[in-house]
Formats: sequence, structure tokens, C-alpha cells
Amino acid sequence: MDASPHILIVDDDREIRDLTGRYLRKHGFRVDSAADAKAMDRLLRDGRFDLIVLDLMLPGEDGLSICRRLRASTRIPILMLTAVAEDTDRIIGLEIGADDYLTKPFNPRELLARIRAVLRRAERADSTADPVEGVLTFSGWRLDPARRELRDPQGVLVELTAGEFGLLMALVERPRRVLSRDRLLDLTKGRDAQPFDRSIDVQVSRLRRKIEPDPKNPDMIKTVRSGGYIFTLPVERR
Amino acid sequence: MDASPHILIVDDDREIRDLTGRYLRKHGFRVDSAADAKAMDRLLRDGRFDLIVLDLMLPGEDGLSICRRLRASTRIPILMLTAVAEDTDRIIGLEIGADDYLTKPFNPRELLARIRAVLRRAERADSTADPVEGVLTFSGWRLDPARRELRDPQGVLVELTAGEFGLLMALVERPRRVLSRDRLLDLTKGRDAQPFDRSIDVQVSRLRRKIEPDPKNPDMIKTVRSGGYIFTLPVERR
DNA sequence: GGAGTTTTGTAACGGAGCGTTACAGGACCG
DNA sequence: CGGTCCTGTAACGCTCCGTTACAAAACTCC
Repeated sequence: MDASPHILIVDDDREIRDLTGRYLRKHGFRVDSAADAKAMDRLLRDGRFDLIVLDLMLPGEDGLSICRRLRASTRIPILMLTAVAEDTDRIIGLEIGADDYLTKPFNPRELLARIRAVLRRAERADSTADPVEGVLTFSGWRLDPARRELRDPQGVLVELTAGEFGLLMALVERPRRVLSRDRLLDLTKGRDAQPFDRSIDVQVSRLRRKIEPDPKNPDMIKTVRSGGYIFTLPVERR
Repeated sequence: MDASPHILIVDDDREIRDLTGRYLRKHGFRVDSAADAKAMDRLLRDGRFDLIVLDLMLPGEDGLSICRRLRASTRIPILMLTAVAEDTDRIIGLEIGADDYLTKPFNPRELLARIRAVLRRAERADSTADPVEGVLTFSGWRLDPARRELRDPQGVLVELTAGEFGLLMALVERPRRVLSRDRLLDLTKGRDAQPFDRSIDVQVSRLRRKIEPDPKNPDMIKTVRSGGYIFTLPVERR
């Protein structure tokens, strides 16, 4: 939100991933990268990204197909990389839905400029972004993102602070999966962990005190030693 | 925009004007061209254009200056042409405000594709521009933009100042999503935040006092710590 | 099973974010 | 030009949350 934008580079060429990643980081972005569609999907599930730099030619599922697939589910801005300047038309066309494109080999400065331009546009368009979606329920509890409210099975309002609410959202939106402290930090604060960052632990502790029947023996939010935390209940979206 | 889009090419190179013009006409655009700023101004006075293709290097007033000047008065999309790929950042950045750019020599197909992309964006931005029509209602309340009135569920007029009304409009038109202070400032005052700008906070406080049943525990306008504010109720347009 | 090590829980402290009030400059209006 | 209303700024106090510190728990290795 107010942290530095998070970029995902998808390219099978290791050199491009490394060099470009370093360049973008030097200019204040957070960067992760993937060599193919599978790795990309994994990262997308766990992290939040503000823009995807996507190579057209990839082993397995190719860039065009990925782009279409992403567009079906999200609005994350996409910047395509192409080896040759052909099919330009289709790439930045509605047909595919990319936001911009660049031909290889490219000047890193130009990539940087186009990323910034796309992000600026996206931010402005954000005002028309989808409102937060429906209510999440788990064993009688109701978590309402729009009203920012949590109600227990009796319907009683449980007062949560913004930090606690954000953490619970991060967990409940990804139930029954271990989430590392790093990921939780990224999801809640959009920042990377400091060396001895314990803030997630403390927030989990405070959250448990409010929602666990017996905070000493947590049931919903379990600790995974040297792994992170996991939300154990099945969650339904309404 | 019911007729074919109208493009204005500004370039001192006659060959570019002619060739590009012919190419674009062949693809369904109406095209006029000018060799310098003066000729451009004359055409702009008389005709209506949907996009300007603007060369950076021009005799007399150069492209950068023209671009800035145009941006000060209009929102016509601008696509810059440059001889070299430098200063990319400033060209499509806020500083100059061009919508896209292309380095010479360019492939006409690519120009065409970028023109289409820019036009599509412009059109979309237009259609999402705030429609000032229609009454907005939320749980019995009626917010009427045309009369600049707010009535509570009993139909009683609630007196709002201009600032409070603008803030409420900004919130109600984008319900159920978090709006940062920056964004709210932009929406209500069209300006950027100063380092310690608290004016939004104060306005929110004043607004709450007038519309929240219990201003100490706000229900409609909730605070999202280090995020901004969110209007929690579903809104209907009539 | 016990000593040592790593990891986690949580209390306590203090800085930062926020709500509210008071005040003053500015806009508007006669 | 004087009064009224509006709105930004400053200031104060409260709450939240990141950090630190220490104790408890979990794991390792012998």
C-alpha cells in the first residue's frame, strides 16, 4: 500500500531475471522472479504483486496463454517482453490484455520508465478497482472485509485493531496452508522482514487472545515450528 | 467519439508526415499534420483531435515544451517520437506527461498498435470519469450530487459544508474499499499531500459528527490504520 | 533423559498514527 | 469593511503496534 511496489519477473533466461531484478531493486522495487508458469503461480498464490514482467517465449505454457489466463482472474498490470517486434498489435491489444510491451534486447532504463508509467496508470485506475469481495465464514464466525468486522458464532462483534484484522484476513484468505513470517509480513505490511523481526509473532499472540477459546492451546491459528503459522479451519466465501 | 478517431501528426520531416499519415488513414484514422508548433496550434484551434503524435525535435518550440503546454490546458493523449531512447523516464513520466513514446526509426505497425492502445486507455478513462448524475443511497440515506444535498433516513436535510460534501461524495462513490489520505486529497482538492497534512483527518472527524449515530464508534466511515478510510455501506445509484 | 540450542510466547516500553479541540487566516456577503 | 462561515494547522492525549527482553517450549545430540 505504502510500501515499495512489488514486481514479478517471469522469464526463463536466468541472466535476464538476475540482472533486471538487481537493477529494479536498486531503484526501489521489491522483486521476485520465476522461470516458468508453475513457479509464477506459486509466487502469485503467496505474495502480492503490483506488476508482472512477462516473457512471451517460455518453456511449457507460453506468455500469451499466461497473460490471457491472468486477465481472466486479476487486473495486475502486465508488461510483456518479446524477442521480436512482431505481433505487436495483438500483444498490446485488447485481445491479450497486456498493459505495455518491450522488445528484447531492451535498455533497463526504458523498462524502468515503462514500469513506472504502467504503475502510475494502474494506481489512478485503482479508484475503479473492485471493491473487496464477500464475507468469509469459518465454523460460525463471520469476517466481513467491506465493513472490517469480525463476528463470533453468536453474532457478537469482536473488536479487532487494523493490524489484527489484516493478519486475520491474510490467514483466512489462505486457509490450511503454512504461511511463513516473511509472507505474512508481505501480505499485511507489504514489506520484507528485518533480521530479528518478531512483529508477526506478537500480532499472532494478540489475535489469539481475542479469538481463541484457549489461547494457550490455539485451535484456529496453529504454529508451525520453523515454518510459520497456519489457519486450520475450512473457510467459505459468501 | 462516433466517427473514426482523429490523429494529429506534428513532425518537421515531410516524409514521416506523409508516409505515416497515409498508413494511418489506410487503417481507418482521420489524419492531419503540422510541421511545427505554430501550424499545430492553428489546427488545434479549428479541429477536434483524439490523439497527437508529437516529434521531440522540432524547429522553433520543441516537443517537450509543446507537450507541457498542451498538458496544462487539455487531456488529449500524446504519443512522443524521439530520435534516441533517452530521457524515457521524463517523457512518459509525470514531469512531461506523454502517454507513450516511440523511438525513430519505427515500424508503422508498432505506431499503429501503440496509438490504438493509448486510445483504448483514454476511452476507458473517459467512461469511468465520475458521472455526476443520479442520487446515491445507502441504508436509507440519500446523497444528491445535483442539488448537493444529504438527507437522513427520515428525509431530514443534513447541512454539509462544501468540503464535507466533497469528501462524502469521494467516499460514497467508491464504497467498500480503502482510500488513502493521498487519494482522498486528490479526489477532493486535486492536490498532493504536504508532509504533515492532517486536513483529511479533521474533515472526516467533522463529517462523522454530522452523520454517524455514534461518532466515537463510527460505522459508515471507518478508519484503516496506516491505510486511510473506508465507506463500509453498500451504495445504490438511482 | 538431560544439557544445550533454537524457536516461540508475551509483558513492557516507547514511538507513531489518529481523533479532537482551539485558533486563526481566508472566503464570502452584504 | 465588518461579520459570519469555512477550513487548514497546531497541539494534546489516547490507542496501536514494533521492538526488546526474558521465560517457556520444542528440538537436538549424546
